[in-house]
Amino acid sequence: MEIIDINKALANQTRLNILKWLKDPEANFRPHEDLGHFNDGVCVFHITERAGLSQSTISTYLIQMQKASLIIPTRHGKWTYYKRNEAVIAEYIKALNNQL
Amino acid sequence: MEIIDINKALANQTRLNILKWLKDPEANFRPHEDLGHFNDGVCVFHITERAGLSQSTISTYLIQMQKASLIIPTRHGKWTYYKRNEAVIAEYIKALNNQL
DNA sequence: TTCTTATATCTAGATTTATAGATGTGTTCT
DNA sequence: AGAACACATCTATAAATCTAGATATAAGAA
Repeated sequence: MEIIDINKALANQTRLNILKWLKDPEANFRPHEDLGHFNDGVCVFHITERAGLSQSTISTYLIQMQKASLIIPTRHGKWTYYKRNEAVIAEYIKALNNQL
Repeated sequence: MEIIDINKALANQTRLNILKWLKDPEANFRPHEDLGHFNDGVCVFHITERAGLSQSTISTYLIQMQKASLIIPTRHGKWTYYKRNEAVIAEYIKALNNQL
């Protein structure tokens, strides 16, 4: 876990929002039509829709967040779902508690 | 307290180090010749020395961290001392615990 | 007052980030 | 196979950040 990479990822309002939204998909996104659940997170299309930025920007953001280990992608056919990496997020907060 | 501003301030290894160093000035800096204590933190010169970057860069960093409310400056004659703003740092960690 | 010292601010070039349009890749549908 | 779809990647531009040298400011020293 690279604290600096995580801090960079969270130094942007949209990316911070995405991480928060993914905490409660039911409250923040409309249901997935094909899948009917959020077990693997939320698909890029819905996140793009919610954030109000272009598809390429959101895709870039999500990949950056994934490289920082904050989220985990799962491919289902033509959709990619992203969910929170709770273990790393907890580790990150713990590290801040100890080191900061 | 602006979380994004704090995250930006902490998205740089040197600035993160400075905040950590200020947690234990005795361990991380040589004594202040004139003052003999670290009650108001550490002077810019010593921080510059420790960080190994230019004076103007460190001054800029410190002011950025101060604008994010992470540190507090105190002027004593021609020296400026910076100390941690423990209240804001605690508030920040608490906010991450609750919101992240 | 002049010189030195500590820090802040200004200026500038190199690098990184923000953001979107265009294009590529893999998947599904017909 | 061909069209449509979801997403990733490429390209490009504007804005922000990194960093240092030069300069300004303010305080102490001579």
